[in-house]
Amino acid sequence: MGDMSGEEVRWLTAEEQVSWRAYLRGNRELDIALDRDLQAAGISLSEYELLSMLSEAPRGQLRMSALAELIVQSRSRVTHTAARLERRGWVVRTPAPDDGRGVLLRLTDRGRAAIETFAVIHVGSVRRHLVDVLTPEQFAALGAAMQAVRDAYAADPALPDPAC
Amino acid sequence: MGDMSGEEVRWLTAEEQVSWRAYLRGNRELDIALDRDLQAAGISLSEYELLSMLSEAPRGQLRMSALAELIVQSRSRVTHTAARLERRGWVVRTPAPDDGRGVLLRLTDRGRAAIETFAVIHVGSVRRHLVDVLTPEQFAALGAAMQAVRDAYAADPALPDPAC
DNA sequence: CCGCGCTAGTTGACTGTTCAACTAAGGCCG
DNA sequence: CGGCCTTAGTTGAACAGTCAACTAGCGCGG
Repeated sequence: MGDMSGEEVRWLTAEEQVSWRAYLRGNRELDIALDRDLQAAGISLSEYELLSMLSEAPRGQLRMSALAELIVQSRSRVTHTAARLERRGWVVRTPAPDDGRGVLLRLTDRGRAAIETFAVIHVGSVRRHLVDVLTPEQFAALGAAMQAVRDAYAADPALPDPAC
Repeated sequence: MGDMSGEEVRWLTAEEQVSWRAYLRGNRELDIALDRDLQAAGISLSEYELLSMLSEAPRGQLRMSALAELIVQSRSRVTHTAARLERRGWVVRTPAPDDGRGVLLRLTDRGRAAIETFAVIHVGSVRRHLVDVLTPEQFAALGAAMQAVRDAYAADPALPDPAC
C-alpha cells in the first residue's frame, strides 16, 4: 500500500468494457437513426429539441439562456440555431420585458404547426428505435441510470453550465 | 377498431417521457464531460476512438472501412479524421496489399505512445462521470439496454451502414 | 450615483462534419 | 476478355458547432 509512483490506473474490467462499448456505439447508432428520421422531414434533432422546449413553455416562449440550459447546448449554439429557425419563420425574437439584456424566443403559429408534424414523426422514431426495442423495465433502468449520470454531472464543480 | 384515418400516434406516457428526457440530456452531458477531459489533453473523443481501435487491432492497423464501421462514423469523416491524425504523426496510410482500392491505417510508435497517455486520462474520465456514479447492476443494465438498441439497429433494413 | 464586475446574448473566424460528386479497382456475367 | 455494376476511398464545397472577443444592461459596494 501507498504506491510511490502516484495513483494506480483503474482500467475497466472485461464486463465493464462490454457495457461501455455498447453504450458508446449504441448511443451513436441511436442518434443517427433519430436524426435521419427527422432529417427526412426537414429538421435536425437539435433544432427539433429547441422547438419542442418552446412548445411546452408557458406562452410558447423562453429566454435564450433558459433554452440553452434545457437542451444542454452552449448559448452561442442556441443563438445560431435560433437564427436558422427564425429564417424559417418558426420562431421570433422579442426583447425580454423585465430585463433589458434578455431575449425571449417565441414560437410562431407556423412554428407550432411545424412542430406538431415533426412530433408525430419523432415519437414514432423514438418508439421504433428505443422504447419498443426494450422491455418497460429495461427502459426504466436506462432512464434511472442516465438520471444518476445527470445528478453526478450537476454536482460536478467543473462547468455545470455548458456555456462556461 | 380499424381507425379509418390511419395509424394512431402512440405518445410517450409520463414515465416514458421522464426516462427519455433523462437519456437525452444525460447523454449530452456525459459527452460534454468526456470530451472536455480529453480535449484538455489535446485530442477529441472521436479522434481518440479511432486511435483506440487501431491500438487494439492485430498489427496496430485497420482498413479505413473497418474503422468506419467500428466507430460508427461515415467513411468520409474517417478520411478527414485520419488526415488530421496523420498530420500529427500518429498514424500512417499504406495501400492494402490484397485489395488495390483499400487503404490500411497504421498506428505509428508516436501514435502508440500518445494513446497510452490519453487512455489513462480517458478511463479516469469514464469512471468519474459514468461507471463510478452507477451501481454495478445499473451499469450492466445500461449496457444491456444499449446492446438491445444496437441489435435492433443492426436488424433495421434502413442504412445499417452509416456510410450509406 | 458612479464604477466595477457579472450576466445575457451576439458575432465572426476557425474547426469539424456532412453531402454529393468523383476516381479507381474489384468482380461478375455474357 | 469486355462491359457494367459495386465497393473503397477521397475531395471540396456547404453547413453546423465551437471559441474567444465583444456589446450592453444589471446590480452591488462605496
